[in-house]
Amino acid sequence: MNIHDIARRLNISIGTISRALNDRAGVSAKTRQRVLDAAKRYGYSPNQSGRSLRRGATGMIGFMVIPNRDRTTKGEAFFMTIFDGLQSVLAAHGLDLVIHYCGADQDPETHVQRIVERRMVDGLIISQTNRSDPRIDYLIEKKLPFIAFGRSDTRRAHTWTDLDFEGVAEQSIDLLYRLGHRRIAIATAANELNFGYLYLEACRASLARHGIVLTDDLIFREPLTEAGGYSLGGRLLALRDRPTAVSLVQNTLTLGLYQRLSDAGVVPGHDLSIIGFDQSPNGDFLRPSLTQFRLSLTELGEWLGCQIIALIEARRAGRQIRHAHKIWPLQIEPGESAQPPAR
Amino acid sequence: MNIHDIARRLNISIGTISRALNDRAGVSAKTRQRVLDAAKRYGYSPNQSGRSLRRGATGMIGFMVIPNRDRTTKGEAFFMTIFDGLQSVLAAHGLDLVIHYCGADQDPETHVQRIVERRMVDGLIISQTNRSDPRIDYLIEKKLPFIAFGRSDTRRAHTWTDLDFEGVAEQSIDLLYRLGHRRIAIATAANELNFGYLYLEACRASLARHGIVLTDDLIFREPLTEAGGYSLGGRLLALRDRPTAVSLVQNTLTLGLYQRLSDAGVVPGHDLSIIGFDQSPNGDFLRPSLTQFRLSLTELGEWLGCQIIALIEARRAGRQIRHAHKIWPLQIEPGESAQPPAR
DNA sequence: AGCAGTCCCGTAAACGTTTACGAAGAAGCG
DNA sequence: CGCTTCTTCGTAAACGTTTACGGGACTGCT
Repeated sequence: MNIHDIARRLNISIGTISRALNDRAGVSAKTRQRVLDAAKRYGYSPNQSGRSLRRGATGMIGFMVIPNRDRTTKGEAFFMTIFDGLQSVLAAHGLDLVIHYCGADQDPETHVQRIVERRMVDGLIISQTNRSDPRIDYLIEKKLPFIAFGRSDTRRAHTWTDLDFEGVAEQSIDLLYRLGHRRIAIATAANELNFGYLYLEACRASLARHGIVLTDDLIFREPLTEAGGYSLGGRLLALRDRPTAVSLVQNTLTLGLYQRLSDAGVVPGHDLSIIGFDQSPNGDFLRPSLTQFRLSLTELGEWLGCQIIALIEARRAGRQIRHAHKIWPLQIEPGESAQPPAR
Repeated sequence: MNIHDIARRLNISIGTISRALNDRAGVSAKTRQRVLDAAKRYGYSPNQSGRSLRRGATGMIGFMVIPNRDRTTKGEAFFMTIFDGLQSVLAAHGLDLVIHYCGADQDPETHVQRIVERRMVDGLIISQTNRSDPRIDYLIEKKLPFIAFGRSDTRRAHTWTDLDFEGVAEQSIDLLYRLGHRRIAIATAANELNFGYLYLEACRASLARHGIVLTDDLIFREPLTEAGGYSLGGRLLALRDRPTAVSLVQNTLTLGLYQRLSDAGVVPGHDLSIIGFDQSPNGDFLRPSLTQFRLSLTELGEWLGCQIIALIEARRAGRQIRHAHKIWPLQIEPGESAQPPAR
């Protein structure tokens, strides 16, 4: 069932059919209605390949997700909530959201190349940026409208957004310092991941402002999983000069960390203060409750949607594009896990 | 840069270019190499829309994900691990995996209609099936190769796979009975979700085999989230004739449940036995450790990939298709949360 | 009546592929 | 050398749309 079939059935030309279905001028209200009725009756809807070919646009926006080595990209609620915000904006513009899952054995760069070369999407959002991320240069080169969710060290102009890792680091360190902590451990991500680097360096800077030098023995990098948190706990406990507090770059670590401490009879907030990062359901259901940060991910998703649409519109109109950069502030939510040090 | 540009540059016809790139017969090794070199040099790769239009196939396989009301579809590791297995099989066949995220405000059925009507995928996998799921009838009607991940009450032939909810229910109940429990609560999912129904009825049957009648006051339906688990804990504690054990349909409930019990000074395994369901990272990091089930999700993903490819091949070859049905057994992993009842 | 302007609508040319068909040349054979 | 067979390649017709263009039928005006 294609446009010709409908045209034949209605004794109307295919041009008119197309105009009617696409809300274009030059077709009377009566025939438009006839076309719409017929389309519904015969279950016709335009073939996307034909339409894409002619229009030079697929109507799809990609979101590329990379699992880390440990298969847990982040708390699932994290991306899901972003998708919700993004999806609603895109749908309002007749665009579809498709998520490109980059297999664990696949190279992210070749994966993005494949997406671009096959012209599968009109716009792309990449996440989990590395400190040096060739995907960004590639996408700039190929002139595909895209947004990087996460910063990188490239100097070339592009749209990006990111969480305020520096702000979180500063608030965390300041709070811990105010509470009286002087020996503070930092649990961050692999250095090649941009946010791990940012977080660590911001912590270092904040500590320095208080006259504290962050030594390497207080820097921990574990897989961002429950198991990583468990291992982190063990390593913290094993230190001969044990820190009185630890600041986490991601909440996936918390559950394992709590349990490792519990195994050793160490109470969070009492014997060791803990500050988490992004809110996750976990934080609300740990005892003692976790001091962490809150953020509107739906809003972030909506922002992504608006920006990618703006980029595409600008491209089509041939306008010069203004690349937006937005950093999302996070608000601290005090819990019981951050207390003055014991003694 | 399209096929004509390459043809002009090489002084070769477009037909030959196409044949060379698609590994078809009728082109000499020398010219094939020239074409491949040129394609690489000029960064050419065939336009997917044109190719899809001509071939009548998009080369993409869809996986439809529905968030539940609470935005947490399942443990994220759950789907991610499935995607890994699925993706690797598809990639080996030159197919792409795209995930269709159905927004929280979108109706799953209209979403699937949109996917089908726009001919966006050659095959589709739907998950989170309802007991009565119109998507299945629709997909059968539209003759799109698809697999339902989850059973439903339709009697029409189609390929599906599911976890062995009955087996898990039986093993759980049997274990609890053997341990001495007689008053056992069941935490299941909304009845419209097929697995919630299956699990509940299998528990009921297993209990009946031991001469126990499952009464309504011991059936709990909470949102499958940490918050739901917390609420479940409260409701269990409030019962005047408190059960000695509870069996959970999904592990997302565990964290909240543990904390609610902890708040009340109730110890899992001692005052209340708990059996979880699918393994999740959580289970390994709860104290007391959770008795739960294990399953190879990568394998499940690979199975999905092989089956959907088989369906598509059969369709193309015009062969009659044999619809596979596979139920995945889960192996119990004893933890400390299931013990003989106190007294 | 003649003419300009408006409103609908049909025609046909793209968009970038793949592939059936046929032709040209080479190779093999008597 | 003539014939057949095989290999290699070019030509052109699809695939299903969208849209620029032009033409007919009206309307309104002089």
